[in-house]
Amino acid sequence: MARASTTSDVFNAIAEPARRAVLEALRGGEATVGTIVDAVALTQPQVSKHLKVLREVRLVASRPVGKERFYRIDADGLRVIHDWTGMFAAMWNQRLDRLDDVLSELDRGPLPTKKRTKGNHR
Amino acid sequence: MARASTTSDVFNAIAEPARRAVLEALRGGEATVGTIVDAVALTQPQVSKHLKVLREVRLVASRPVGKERFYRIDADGLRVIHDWTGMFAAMWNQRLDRLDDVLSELDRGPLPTKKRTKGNHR
DNA sequence: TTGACACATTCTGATATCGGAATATGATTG
DNA sequence: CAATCATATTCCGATATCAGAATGTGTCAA
Repeated sequence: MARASTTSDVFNAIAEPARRAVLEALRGGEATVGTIVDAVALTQPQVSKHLKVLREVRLVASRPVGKERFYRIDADGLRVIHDWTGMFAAMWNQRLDRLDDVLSELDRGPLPTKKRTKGNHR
Repeated sequence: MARASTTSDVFNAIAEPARRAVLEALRGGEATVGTIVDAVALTQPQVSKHLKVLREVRLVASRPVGKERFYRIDADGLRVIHDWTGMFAAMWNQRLDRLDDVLSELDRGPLPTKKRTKGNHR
């Protein structure tokens, strides 16, 4: 077997830089394929293909208007990833907490120590 | 060209379900390769190979102890992804703000209705 | 209807990736 | 040193994936 199919897997869909670029191009709101092509530096077929993948994993949706096609982000899929990585948020806070401790001790000398709320730097 | 190398790309590293499983197995703290093998249902060579990828993108670090090797998460890379997906948080909040309001009210029981920040209706 | 435009799909070849099996490395113990 | 345990690496075949070029589809306008 090779790598799991990109279709139906949001994590794989996001793994491609070009697709992230497309999503970023859509941050401002709806956009036409042509507009996206201009925004990211890719050929039209490439963009269409990447849009197809993004469509299949439900990261974007489209709306036809005449001969154009407006794409927009459907952010729920991104939320899944955000939540998954969020599981580890405690671990990157850990480091900052230790740094906080060091800083606290340095502080403790001359100045009245400011109270630090522990964790959740977000 | 085929897909961008999994090495040196955190997004690609995370795209593989097995590697996510390994990371999840490390959530509790340091773990030995053998322990990870037991936790996720994979062969030892598979786990070692996935750990190698994770090491190369700096998502894990290892510490040798005798003939064993303790792996731990280096969460900074995950933070990159968390932040990137966070760029789109506004787009899923749009939908959820209303739900948040409802839940808040339920928490608080039958109480004076909270004033709403002007609704983001779609 | 014909042509032009916007976009989608299909083909191709090159390459990366995966799982599995076998094997190699490196440390510990007898 | 030899055997063993824990882990890493290598080789293999199958397959997914990418970019690029060519072509297909559908809509509008003259």
